[in-house]
Amino acid sequence: MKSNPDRQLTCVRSLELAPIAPFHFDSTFHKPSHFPSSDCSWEPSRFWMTRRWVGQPVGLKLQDVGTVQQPRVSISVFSAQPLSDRSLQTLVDNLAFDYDLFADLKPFYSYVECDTLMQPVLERWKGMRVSGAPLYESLIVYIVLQNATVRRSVQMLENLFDAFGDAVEFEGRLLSSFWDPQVLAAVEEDSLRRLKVGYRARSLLRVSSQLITGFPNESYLRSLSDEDLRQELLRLYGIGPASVGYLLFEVFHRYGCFNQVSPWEQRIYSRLLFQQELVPAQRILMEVDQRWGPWKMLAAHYLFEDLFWLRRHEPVEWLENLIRL
DNA sequence: CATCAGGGCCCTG
DNA sequence: CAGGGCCCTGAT
Repeated sequence: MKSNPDRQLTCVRSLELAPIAPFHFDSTFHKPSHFPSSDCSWEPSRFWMTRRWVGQPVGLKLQDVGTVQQPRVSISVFSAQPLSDRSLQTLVDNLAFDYDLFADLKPFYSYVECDTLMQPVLERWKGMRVSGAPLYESLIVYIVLQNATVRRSVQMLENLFDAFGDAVEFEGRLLSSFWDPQVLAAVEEDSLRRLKVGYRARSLLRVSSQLITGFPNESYLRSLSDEDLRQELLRLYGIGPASVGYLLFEVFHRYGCFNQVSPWEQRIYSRLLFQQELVPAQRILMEVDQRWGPWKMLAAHYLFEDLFWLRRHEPVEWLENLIRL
């Protein structure tokens, strides 16, 4: 992370949103299973993040000013130049989509009402949403995740932030921001490799180019069926079945897409679902399908995050060995 | 010191 | 459709 901001974001606009109840602020905006990155920061009931908006970095502060049953979220948008009403509104609409604020999860809760695994988890996290990021940002994250340990993924992303993102300051907070795909697409592969991203340099470049030209926009992508969307995303260079699995769920909120289990996740689900060390991947996929049908990935997400929240308070012995730092 | 595998994916045969 | 190679890093 840079020590000096490239920009001070001094213009502020504020508004409030009322997500559909039930809504759980902290578990929506903070995902303990994700690796930390300097473009956001969380404290109980408060969340700061940056986002690219019409070619500029903006800062956002979100605050929990309601309750699970009467949810309200206050949003402050910080920018270098004033935003028009229309621009602000579109930005907030995007944000609401990414964090699933207006999803009605009541049908899901009814579906899993009698599930013994889910009951205790829902007592803690009912109202948690799937939180995503814009497509391009997510692609970058999934590329640096590939074939790397957590520490290395963090290092690669921070190197990229330092080289191409804008460091911004608002409310006394210094955060990184992403960059526009045009910036990366114009870079030499060698200078990317110097940032220790290795062979991923090629994927980063080609994905950036693909997003500028020749890739459908997000509103079209959102309109596609799960299968069509999967096929479309697989066209991105360096994005294979594992990354697409994450994209479908996190970015596009396809709650029922769960047909890929990586080895470390396989071990985690083996424990959570079967209290065993290692169950065949196919067995896990069958089980979640039978238990949770169209909600299977969402339900699995609840279990997964619950486990990582638990780990914050006390280390989970068997889990620590699976998380390779 | 060498070797290897890691929260995949592409490319080749 | 199986399997080798790929950047780097830390573990052995």
